[in-house]
Amino acid sequence: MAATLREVAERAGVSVRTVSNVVNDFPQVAAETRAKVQRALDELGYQPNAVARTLRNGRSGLIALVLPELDVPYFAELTRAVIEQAAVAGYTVVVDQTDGDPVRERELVMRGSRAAMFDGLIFNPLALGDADLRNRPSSTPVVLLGERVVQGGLDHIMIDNVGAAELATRHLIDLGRQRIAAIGDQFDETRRTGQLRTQGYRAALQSAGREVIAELVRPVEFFHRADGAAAMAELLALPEPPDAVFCYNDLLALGALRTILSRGLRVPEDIALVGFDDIEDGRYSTPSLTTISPDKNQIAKNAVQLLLNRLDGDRSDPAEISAGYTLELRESTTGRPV
Amino acid sequence: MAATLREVAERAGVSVRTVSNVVNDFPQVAAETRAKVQRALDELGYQPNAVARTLRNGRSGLIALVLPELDVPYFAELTRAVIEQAAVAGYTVVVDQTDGDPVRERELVMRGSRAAMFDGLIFNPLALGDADLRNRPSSTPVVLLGERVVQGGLDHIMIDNVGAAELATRHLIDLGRQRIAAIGDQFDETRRTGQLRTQGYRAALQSAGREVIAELVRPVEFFHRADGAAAMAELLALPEPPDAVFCYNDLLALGALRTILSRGLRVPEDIALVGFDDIEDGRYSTPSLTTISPDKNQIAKNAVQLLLNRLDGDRSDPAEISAGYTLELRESTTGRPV
DNA sequence: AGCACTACTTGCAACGTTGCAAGCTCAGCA
DNA sequence: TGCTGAGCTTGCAACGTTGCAAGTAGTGCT
Repeated sequence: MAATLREVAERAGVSVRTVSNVVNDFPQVAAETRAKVQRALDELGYQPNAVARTLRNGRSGLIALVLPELDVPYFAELTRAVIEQAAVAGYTVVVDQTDGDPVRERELVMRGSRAAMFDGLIFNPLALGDADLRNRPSSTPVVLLGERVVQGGLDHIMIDNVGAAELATRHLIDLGRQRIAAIGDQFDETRRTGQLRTQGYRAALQSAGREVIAELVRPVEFFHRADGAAAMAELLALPEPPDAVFCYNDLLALGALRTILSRGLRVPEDIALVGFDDIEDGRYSTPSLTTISPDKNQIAKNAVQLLLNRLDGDRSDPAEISAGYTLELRESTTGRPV
Repeated sequence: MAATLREVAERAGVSVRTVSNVVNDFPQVAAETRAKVQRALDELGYQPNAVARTLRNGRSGLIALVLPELDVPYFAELTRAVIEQAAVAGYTVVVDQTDGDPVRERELVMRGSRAAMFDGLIFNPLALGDADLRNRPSSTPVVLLGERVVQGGLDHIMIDNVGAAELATRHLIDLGRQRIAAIGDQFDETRRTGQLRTQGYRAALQSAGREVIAELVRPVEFFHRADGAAAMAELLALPEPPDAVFCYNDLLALGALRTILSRGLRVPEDIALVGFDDIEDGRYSTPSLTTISPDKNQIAKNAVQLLLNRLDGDRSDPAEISAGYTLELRESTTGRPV
């Protein structure tokens, strides 16, 4: 097993170089020689050694997608889009999950040790920030996703969180809701998403002449269903519960929905809900979830394109791309179809 | 950037070998030399070249997890478990998505081209079967997951699909349901999961003295929410709709649930539902989903352990491990807590 | 017959790393 | 002074591949 060029060459009675020429389909090989070598290749079940090729050629054909959590549907769906885009260009994508652990992020992205097996990285950081990324010793090109980093000197794709959150909140205002809550605020400096969406939430309320009521803005540790369910329970325990909630992602909204329904309340009649991410779960929940839908395909396409440009030697200034989004109206705010 | 040992050696005025000794913390280096070299390392921002190391050492420290679909929550959750297990042993896991495409599966698993970058593979095949896998030319160890392959001559971890499906169906029988349907049957030879679960479904009905009604066993193309929703619509359109449905995975069940609720029917009062996989979505749906819960941690642990054994040179006969499962009772069959 | 040219094949070196064994320097001791 | 050995450093070779340039043989032309 794991025959090498040399072993094949010995068996076929030709030089290593000639075997390589056959393997790589070089035209300058006599038909007879080619047949002889091919037979030896088949007999030994030769498979080229990818590591040696990579060392020699400087290209592995592998791109790593480094994400916080794969079991968060948004990331799983984004992954699909990235894989499709990269396949078009002949690249294989492998995914790595960091859990936002700074140690793992650093190991994968900063130290060449593991990262250098890949031609490039698409990285959604949670722990690492501007400072870390600026003095990255490795020269493997990186494209950043998400809002964690503001000024990293690297290509960067994000969405306008403030604007999107404002749009979601304004939708609830337009529905005539009076006490609009928010679930997903975050204080930790490594979690900027929550802060930005709170900004948008406040902006929408203020520009509608509404007051921002502190107790209606609930912080969470993670953007998971359990956090949404817990935060919603707190909101329902208030003397004056909300009649609408903007959840900073769909998982929070699905958790909140579960809590609301389990109390016998109705959505949207008693409480309207808006989520963020447009994951598939939200289209099949009952009621289905009104949500901000980021253009995942655009994000993936841009990320892969920027990375490929860098691999082709593009030395231009880092790009900063803001991907599009729309508000998808569904039953959790519009009510069930009759 | 991307300084090499040689460049560091020149700068420090020592040999390449000495720099390597410093980098690898060999004891036999004079303190003064070490300091000098360290300075050069820092100044040049040296990072070891992982590809060259792998070529030299024959180990990359990377394991590939090759799965059909990452945006199927079961796989995403399994991935988390595998990553955790592998991390214990110092291995990094990268995930690759095949979509069950035979070309991609072959490229990743059969041809060494891409696979050989990894020390081992954990592979859940859809397209490749026994015949393909038996004459795999690559010598990278592989552990198989799932039911696609029966006799591949490779380590293999599965669950007892027939028994689990029987348990799920019997639960519905025990609830006194009269017309128990099944969603998820499959005919394609590459999709054995559906066939096995149908076997279990039939076995349960027969051992309870029930007839198997053909029109109540609905086939699907994929195990996705949309397929479940469509199949449920067909069932509801029957002259005598079912009063219980065993869905072959939770996504199908969630799709079916959506259809049922959208018709104004109640779960479980009108129709009881059982799923399979125990994904997080099913715990937060309303009603929450009774489901077969495969022991994902056991699957992951065994898979990683078997693979590591092979990497350590274990040459024993391929293992065939059946992972455990339980039936998780939730609201979709037991009703809401009052 | 001699030469040029085509058609094919080959050896060398290098990608960046590390195991091995040999090398050097110097202190300590007889 | 010469020898031993400890302490440290080094050169060589190899992992498996491919670019480069040079090599060989054979054909056709003059």
